[in-house]
Amino acid sequence: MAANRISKKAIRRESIIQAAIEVFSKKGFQAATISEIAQRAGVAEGSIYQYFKNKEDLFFSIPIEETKEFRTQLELHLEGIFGAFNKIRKFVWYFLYFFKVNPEYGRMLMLEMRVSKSFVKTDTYDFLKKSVGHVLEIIIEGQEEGVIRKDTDVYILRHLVLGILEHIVTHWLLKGGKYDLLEHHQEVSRLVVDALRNPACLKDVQGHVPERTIDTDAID
Amino acid sequence: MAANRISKKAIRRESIIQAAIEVFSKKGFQAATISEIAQRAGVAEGSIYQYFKNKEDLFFSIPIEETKEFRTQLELHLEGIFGAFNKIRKFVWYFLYFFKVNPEYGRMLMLEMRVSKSFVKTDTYDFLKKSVGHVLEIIIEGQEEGVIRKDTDVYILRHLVLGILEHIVTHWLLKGGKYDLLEHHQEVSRLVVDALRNPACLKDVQGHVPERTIDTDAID
DNA sequence: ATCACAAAATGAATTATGCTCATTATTGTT
DNA sequence: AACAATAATGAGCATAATTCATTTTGTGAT
Repeated sequence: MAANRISKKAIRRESIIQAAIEVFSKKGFQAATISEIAQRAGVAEGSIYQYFKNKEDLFFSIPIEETKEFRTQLELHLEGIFGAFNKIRKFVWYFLYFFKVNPEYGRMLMLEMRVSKSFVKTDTYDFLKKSVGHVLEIIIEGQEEGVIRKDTDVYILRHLVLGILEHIVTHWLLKGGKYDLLEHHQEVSRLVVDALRNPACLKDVQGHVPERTIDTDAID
Repeated sequence: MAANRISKKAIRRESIIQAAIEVFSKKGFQAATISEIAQRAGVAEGSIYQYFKNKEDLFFSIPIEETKEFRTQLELHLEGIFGAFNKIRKFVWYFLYFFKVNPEYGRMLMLEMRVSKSFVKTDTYDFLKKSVGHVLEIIIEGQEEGVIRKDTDVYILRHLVLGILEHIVTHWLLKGGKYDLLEHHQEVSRLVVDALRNPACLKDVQGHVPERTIDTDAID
């Protein structure tokens, strides 16, 4: 049967990826060797090149499954939540939760891939961007609801949300995961929501534009 | 004279670093070769190892000077500015301006070094952290002034400021510097300042806590 | 100026590792 | 069983970082 062949191939490929995850996440891209990955996977060095173009291709193939997982779980977690801000809060929580639970994946993705010019050209990156880019839709939804500010470019709002989250996760990873990543998630949510909030909402409720500057806070 | 010797060494070291900047920023860490760096610097391959422990050590030695420049210029730009928010605005502008003017440095620092576990152990990283960490002082100053919120951990506030800025710069670098990095600096400043602003300030001015939620924005 | 010594520079040799490819083994089909 | 197609193998190649024995250069004393 041809199907048998195919599934055997798939299994072998999977075992190489598993070995690669172990070795790459322990040693990093540079220090990891094909030889060690092959050994762990129980295949010859040469065999790896039957499944992957080269070392980088193997490395970049790792996140696909986990990224799919990130996306489907995220959608599940957002299911049944109404209101842009409630979704943002959940997104913040889920983002931190996901990396708390998958730190090796985080290490590879945040510290090595996200930042590589060749990774950016990858299909995986596209997929990842779409998954994480879900915030953009939430932001636009919030603008339509009228709760999220329209005076700022949506992409900048997205930079704010992803920027603070990625910075927090990166910092946590570089510190070797010493503290609880979810520790401050409520503070982070509140901060992000406050930042995105349409200042005009305050006006509407109170009937006038709130005074927002004090002495030392004039631009010139 | 021994002094003569020493300065000659320093000059040679400098010329190696200059060559390294050219080659690393053109090719990235991985693809750059010691051989090419040596050629450009006009020294033998072996000589490089008289000045630097290895390729990575050479790479990490690059940012020291430029980071010093970042720091002294930043202090100059902040000179004479009063009020935490005005300082934050200037910081936002300067951060973006610096990387707009030094994109090769940005590429190496943001995309290759910042993210390396071994770089984090470096003296250069300490120095860099202190320079950028200047925001922390500004944030604390703002809290003492009463304009910056005290309900959120200062480190999270710093994550917000550095997170959005680094995210913007990283995005810009990965897009190959196609657009003007300073384009949205005012929007970014406003957003950041609004996020940091003490919500109680609004209360003080208006005599009551502003109603900040509408139907769809309840937590439960 | 010459010599002795130390410091620095050199590049050929070593080593490590990603990757290729000719060969061998396995699987599926008739 | 014979054949063909597909997959696995690992020795060998190429590249590039690093080492080290040797040579060159600089310094101070005679």
